[in-house]
Amino acid sequence: MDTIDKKILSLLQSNARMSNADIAREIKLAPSATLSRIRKLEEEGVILGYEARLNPHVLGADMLAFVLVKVTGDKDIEADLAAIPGAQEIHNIAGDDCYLLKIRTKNTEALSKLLKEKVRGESISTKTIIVLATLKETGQLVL
Amino acid sequence: MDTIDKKILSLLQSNARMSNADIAREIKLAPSATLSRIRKLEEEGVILGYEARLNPHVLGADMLAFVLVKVTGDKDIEADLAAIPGAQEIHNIAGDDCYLLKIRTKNTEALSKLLKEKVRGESISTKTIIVLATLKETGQLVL
DNA sequence: CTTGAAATAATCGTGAT
DNA sequence: ATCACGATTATTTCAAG
Repeated sequence: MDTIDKKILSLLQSNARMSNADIAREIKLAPSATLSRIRKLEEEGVILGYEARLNPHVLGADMLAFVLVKVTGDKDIEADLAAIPGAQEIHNIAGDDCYLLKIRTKNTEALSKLLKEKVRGESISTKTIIVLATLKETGQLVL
Repeated sequence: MDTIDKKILSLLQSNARMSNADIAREIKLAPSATLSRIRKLEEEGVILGYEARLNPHVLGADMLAFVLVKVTGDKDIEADLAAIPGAQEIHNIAGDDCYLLKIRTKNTEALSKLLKEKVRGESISTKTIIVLATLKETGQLVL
């Protein structure tokens, strides 16, 4: 993990579809050397994957909510939470509320139904934070 | 936006670096037709971009927190929040707390410093949710 | 790491459905 | 409007130094 690797990661972070040849030109290395560096970063688990970021509103997912879920200590709810359709993130958090979910659905009704069917039964309590507007949303890290 | 477009989006969502030729084979269309569909989806704003997903822990970002920020009605804090290094998401939320931030830092100390310097001065109150472990994290939508 | 070479892919007209 | 075909240029990928 040197400066050149960091530069590669930075480029792929902002445009994952950039060609290997373009990356090679940018970092001033031969395409073959560039490719083997990328392969290595993938194998080492530095690069976890490449995602196209899609517009939720064009694809019928207008609703975004964060849900705090409190569960009893002994219940293993994690697999059930992971199986919720539209759950983009599941975090185990400090404090009273055990889990924080990021969920996208079509509308409030779909969210309500999802929580009723998939979450309430498994938990002591839930607290839902409704997103009105998103100002920034990226998975990029500062390198 | 037909079934073929959805299939393209689905493929690019799970591997943004898949070659146009491979996508073409998968959807049984000529490469040229496939490429023009992708270009169109990009131009229409259905595809917002392509991101490499990196491993935060390998890159010195072990801390993940969600921060609820309450502000006075008339203060325009949005540009300042967007400029916070490590802020991956900024949402305007319903209820008392006006903003929800998703912030990655090196450790608790760096988070503390960031909140003190960049957030506290601009806000009435903040409430920080510390993430202990992440079970799932993706930007993918259900198509 | 670079070079060099072969296979493969991207991209753009053009014409057909 | 969208597709397929064909040609040209560019890229990917490997082996060897």
